[in-house]
Order: sequence, then structure tokens, then C-alpha cells
Amino acid sequence: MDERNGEKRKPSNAVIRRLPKYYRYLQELVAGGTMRISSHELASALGFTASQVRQDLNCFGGFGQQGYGYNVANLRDEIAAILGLDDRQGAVLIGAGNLGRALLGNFDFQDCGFVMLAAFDINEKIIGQEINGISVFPMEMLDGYSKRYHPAVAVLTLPPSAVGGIVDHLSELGYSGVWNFTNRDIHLSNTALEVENVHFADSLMALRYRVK
Amino acid sequence: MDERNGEKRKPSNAVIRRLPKYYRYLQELVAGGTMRISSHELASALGFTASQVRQDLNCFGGFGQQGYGYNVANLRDEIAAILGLDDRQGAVLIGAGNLGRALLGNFDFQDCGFVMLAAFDINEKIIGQEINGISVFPMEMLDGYSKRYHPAVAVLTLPPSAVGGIVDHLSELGYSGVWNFTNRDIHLSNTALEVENVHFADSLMALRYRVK
DNA sequence: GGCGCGTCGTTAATGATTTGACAACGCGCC
DNA sequence: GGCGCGTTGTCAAATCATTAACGACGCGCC
Repeated sequence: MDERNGEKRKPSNAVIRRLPKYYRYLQELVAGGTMRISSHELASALGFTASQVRQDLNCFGGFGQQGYGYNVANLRDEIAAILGLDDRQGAVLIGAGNLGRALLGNFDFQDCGFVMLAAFDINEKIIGQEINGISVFPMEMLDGYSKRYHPAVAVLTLPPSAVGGIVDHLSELGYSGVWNFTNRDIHLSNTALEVENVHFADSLMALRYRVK
Repeated sequence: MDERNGEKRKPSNAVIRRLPKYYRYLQELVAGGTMRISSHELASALGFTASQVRQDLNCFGGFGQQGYGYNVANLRDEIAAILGLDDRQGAVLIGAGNLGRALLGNFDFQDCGFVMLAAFDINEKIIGQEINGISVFPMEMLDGYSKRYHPAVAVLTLPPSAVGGIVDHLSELGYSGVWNFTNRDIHLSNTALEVENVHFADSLMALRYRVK
């Protein structure tokens, strides 16, 4: 039941990407009052195999009990801790256009282990607005703000044309991650900056291919 | 230069997911006036290897020329055709809440090979509105509308509680795909319905893990 | 017109991920 | 208190994806 400190194998990228799915489903189960679950049940709910579930979870320690399965609430908490959702890092949003404002207004950054601190834009009309409690500052203030509050992650919701060079700059400012919604994927080799590219359109195009 | 009809190998899922990235970048190149590109250049721009690029493209035919590379505009068109972006299928949106309206207002469905036809909701206040030219109809009209116009894909932007059973129903109504933004991943085994689950939160959580 | 350069298409090797199989373990029942 | 059931943790096998290597081809240059 207690956490084993020696991880068996470095968790691969594929494993990390499945953790949020476990987390999300376990959250639901907790809300519904389910106490325990087996790897088979978990697997069939999420579309994985039971083997995979056990192997995934086992990267981080033996959270289950033979003959019994996994304790739902406990497993959820363990996964939250692995992902880092149990404490929060600062984030800022750069580019408060339609998409940026939609995120500020509707997306739950807290659930993902972040606190949204501030937004930045170049548009005079937007600067000074407050969206869901987040103020929009002029772009020129990004440097000062970043040096003062050291946010960990920047959410990029700018038009593609404005992206040039900003990524290197973010790295210099001490950011450790970028959540990139701009139209151009970002690929880095020489910095420590972690990049997560998001493209709805790619997903829909993949669906378009499959429904032909 | 001409299209070979015998595909060498069934393109894997991983390949399909890269196609939109090629497409997006090639589109940019076309706009910028670039005429030709080699697999190495393409690879380094997108963060792949040259080998991978050649193998990916070759699943669908020999679009390149030895000693020369690929014709940018031609390759873009070929990929568009493979994905099906060159003709459009109908789509409807179910659940015109914040996210749904944001998509209707700002997302370019045409670029992805779809035409957004109509939206449906249960909220009296929303029904009757028109968002970016798309009318919001009451949920009860979904069946009649679907049988009449046969949209191929449904975009699900409902609250999680409302999803139960709707997927099976969509299958019965003749839909062939679902673009699912609801909080619960959908996994199907027994239907022909293609499902594409989208979760920003998963992506951000994965980033949260990496910036620890 | 032949030679060499560049780049593709293709096949083989490597690496990563998933699946399958099974021993170890704890719990409840007799 | 021992036996059997259920389920995990773990190892090995199979599948899938990526990378590397190389022959084939066309173009331009001499």
C-alpha cells in the first residue's frame, strides 16, 4: 500500500500521455462512489489492455493489491502526485485573441496543476481588460513581469506571424515550458524548454481521413 | 510524377497523424513562394527524420523526384487529396455552450474538409441564435435533420452528463464519425463510427509532468 | 554523351511499445 | 490453518514504429 521509492523503469512518453486519462476516469469513479477497480475494468473502460494498465501503473510503484485490485481514490491521488497536479505552478497567456480569451474564460488551469497569473497582448483595445479575473497587460511588460514572478509556463495563443523569436526569448526569461496553440509546431533541440504543441485541426483532419 | 495506384503498405495510424503537419507546413511554403523541398529540409522543419518523411510519403505513392526533391504545391495537393480535404462532408455541432460557440465562431471547418451545417442544444436561451451563420436548433430536431441531410460527422461539445447514450444513437442515425470534446473518452468496438477524442487538459497535464 | 552529384524509393536493422503468460501474493472460506 | 480464487507485478514474445543504409534514377556539367 505504501509507495515504493525505486521506480522500476523510466516511464516512456507513451505512458505519461495515458496518465491523464487514468486520472480523469478515476476522478469520475471517485465522484460516483466506486471504491476499488481491477486492471481489467480500468482497461475496458479506457480502451487499453489490462496488461498495459498494470505495466503503466507499475512504472511508478505498486499501487495495487493482489486479489483485490486498486483503491480508486488512492490511485487517483498517486497519479495526481506523479503528474504534479497536487501543487501548482504559475502560467501566463500570451495573445488574448479569441482563442486566448476562450481559454482564460473556460479552461480550468487549476485542474492541470497551474495558476493562471496574467495575460499579455499588443492590442490596445484588449489591454486593461480583465477576463475571468485575469488582467491583460501590454506585451512590453512581459519581461518585467516574468523576471519578478517567474511563471513556469507560457500559453501561446498568438497569430502565427507574431511567434517568430518569442520562443527563444521565453527560454532566456527562464520559462520551462510552452503550451503552444499557434499554427506552427515548435521544435527545439538546444534549449531546456519543454514544448507541447496543440492542434485541433490536425485531429479533425485525421478524422476526415478515416470517415472517407 | 504521376500517381502510382498500388500503395506499398497500409499507412499506419502514426503516419496519418503526421499528414496534417506536412500539409500545414507545405501550405505555409506555398504561401511563401517556395517551389521545391527535399526530405531533409522538410524533416528538419518538422522535427522528423528524412527517412521518416520519405517513408511516410511513399505509403501513398512516389511524389518526389530523385535528385530534385518534392514539388511543394503538388505535394500539398496530394496530401490534401489523401486526407480528403479537397471535398467537404457535412458536420453538425451538438452542445452550443461556451466551447461549442467558440468553435463555431473561430474554427475553420472548411480547412479540415467539412462544412458546418447546424448546431443543436437543449438550452432555450441558446436555441434560435445564429453563430457565425450557423443556426442553433432544439435537440429534438437532431433526428429529423440528420435523416434529411445526412451529415457525416458530429462534433460533441456537451457537458459530460449529457453524453450517455448519444453515441449509439448517432451511429443509428448514420453518422460515420464523432469529434469528441466531452470530458469522457469514447471507445467503441462494435460500431463503424470513427471517434476522435480531444482533450486539451491531457496535453497540459503531460506538460505539467515534464516541467517538474 | 558520359560522369558525378543529389535525392528519392526501398529494404534491412534497430528501437519502442504492446501484448501475452505466469509466478507470487493476500484474502476469504471451509 | 490450509486451499483455492482473483488479481497484481514482472518477464518474455510479438508487434509496431523509427532510423539507417544503399541502389536507382534524373539532371546538369564538362
